Amino acid sequence: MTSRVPPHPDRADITLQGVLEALVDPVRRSIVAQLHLATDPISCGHFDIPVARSTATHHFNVLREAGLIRQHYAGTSRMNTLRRDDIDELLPGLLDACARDHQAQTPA
Amino acid sequence: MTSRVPPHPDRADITLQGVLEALVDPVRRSIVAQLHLATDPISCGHFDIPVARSTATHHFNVLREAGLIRQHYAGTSRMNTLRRDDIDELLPGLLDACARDHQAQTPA
DNA sequence: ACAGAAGTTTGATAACCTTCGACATTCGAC
DNA sequence: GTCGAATGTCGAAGGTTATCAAACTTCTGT
Repeated sequence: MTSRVPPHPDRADITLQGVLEALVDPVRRSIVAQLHLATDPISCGHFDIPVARSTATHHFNVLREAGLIRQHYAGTSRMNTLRRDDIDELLPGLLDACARDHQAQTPA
Repeated sequence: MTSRVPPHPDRADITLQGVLEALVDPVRRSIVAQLHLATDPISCGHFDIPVARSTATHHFNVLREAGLIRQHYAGTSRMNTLRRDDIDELLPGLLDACARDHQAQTPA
C-alpha cells in the first residue's frame, strides 16, 4: 500500500500557538519558505537544510502536527505540500513574510 | 529625570526570527494583543498576565528588544506602546491574528 | 526625609527543544 | 526475496528559556 497516512489536524484544530512554535525554528521556517516558493510537492530528502536525516524527520513531524504541511507517501518518499489556504485563514501574510525573509538570508 | 530610556532596535534591525521568538510565548502574545486592542499606552503593571513582576519585566524586555513595543518612563511607571508600523511592515496581519486569538481564548 | 508604589536585578530551578548517531523499517526494482 | 534508497524510532547530550522569591533601586507624595 502506498498510503501510510500520518495524522493531520483539521483546519479548526490549527492553533496560532502551534503555528508559531513550528515557525520559530529557522530550519522549519526554511522548509516552509522553500515549499511556498515552489509549485510542486517536495520530498523530505530534497530540501536544502543543514541537519541530519533524523532531525529532519522531527521537523517535518512538527510542521505536519502544527497544520502547516500535508504529507503523503509516494513509494519510499514522503511528499510535502503547504496547507496554504488553512495558513492564510489563520494568519494572512505569514507565508510571504517567511519566503521574503528566507530569500533575504539566502545569498543568491 | 523622567527619562531613563532603555535601548530600542531600529526598524531595520527587527528580524522575523526575533519577532517570532518573542511571540511564541503566550504571555508575551497576550501583552501584544492587549496593546493592540487598546488605544492608549499601558503601564507594565496594568496588564492582565499571570506571572510574577520579575517575570513580567523579563517579558517586556524581550518584547522591546525584539522591536515589538516601545517603552518610556512616566514617573515610576513604565509605559508601553506597540510599534504597529514596524510590525505591519515586517508581517502584516500579525497583530490582528494575535488579537483575534487572544479574544477567542479570553471568555467574555 | 520617609513611606509606599512600580520596576529591576540576581541567582536558582525546572522544563523543553534541537541535535545527533545507531539501529530498525518500508517500498520499488531486479 | 534481496538490495538499496528514503525515512522512522530511540535514547542521550547540550543549550536555551520561563519562572519564582528576595533584596535593591527609583520616583512621587506628604
